[in-house]
Amino acid sequence: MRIGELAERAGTSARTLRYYESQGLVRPRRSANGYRMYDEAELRVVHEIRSLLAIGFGLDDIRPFVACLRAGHHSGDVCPDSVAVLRRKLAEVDDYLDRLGAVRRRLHDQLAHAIAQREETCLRTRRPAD
Amino acid sequence: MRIGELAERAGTSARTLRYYESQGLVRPRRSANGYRMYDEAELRVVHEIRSLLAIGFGLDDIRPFVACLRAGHHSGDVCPDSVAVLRRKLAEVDDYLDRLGAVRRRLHDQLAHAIAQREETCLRTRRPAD
DNA sequence: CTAAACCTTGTCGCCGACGTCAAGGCAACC
DNA sequence: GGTTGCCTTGACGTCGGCGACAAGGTTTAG
Repeated sequence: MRIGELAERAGTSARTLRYYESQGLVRPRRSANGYRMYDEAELRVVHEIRSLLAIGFGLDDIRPFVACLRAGHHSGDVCPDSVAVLRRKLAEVDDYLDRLGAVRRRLHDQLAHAIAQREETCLRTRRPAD
Repeated sequence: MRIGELAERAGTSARTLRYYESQGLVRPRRSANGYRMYDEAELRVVHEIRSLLAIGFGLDDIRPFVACLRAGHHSGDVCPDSVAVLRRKLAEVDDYLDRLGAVRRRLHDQLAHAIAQREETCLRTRRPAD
């Protein structure tokens, strides 16, 4: 299939597919007139890329998964390099969850404090000489 | 004080302070020779900015807090606009925590699956005709 | 006098995953 | 043969919070 069809079937754009190619992630054949030609396997590769991008991976992190698929494995995550990336990403996510949790607590406290202050000000305003 | 001293006291750079000024967050007076002159109140403003940036706010989100401080409040978060931003950010963080938690579960499952697959492959390799 | 250490404005660079033209070639249909 | 719609490469724009550099003015110390 040509780039337009692949883009539509993968739910993305032709520009995006050319970008993936420039990053070495997708490798289409070329037809006689220079058009990029993709097979079904490339569709699966693009799906893998999109799926991993969606959960916060960068293209560099995704490279091992694509290589794993291209090596003939039915899943992109069974190869050692992919597993290593998964472990690292899990650790990163855990770390980020911790920090985001701390941010949440701080936001919550700050909000509670601000509202308490506003109520106090309101009381003083309503009874200035209480 | 001049920009260099403020930068050092606020733990940042002169470039950063000029950038905040270009975004309308800091407003120094100018001395006769054109140098930016800051007072203590501006140091507190910069501290507020840095503190909020550190927990993931953008400069646009921070603007109401600075305005609140500049309006004479002892804390930047007691004004209605600031409270509104705090509420919105808390909601955003909660949302992000949810999605990140989902990502974590997915990563965890994917990792468990990949390892299970590898062990299975390993067993088949050690006992090809079992 | 000069060097050092400040300051000024202006401009370009960075990161990452693309969007968005521009200018042209190729294919198919009426 | 003209129009439409696909495709090609190339290059610049986006977002945010600055870093880094250039080319110059100011002030202070020796």
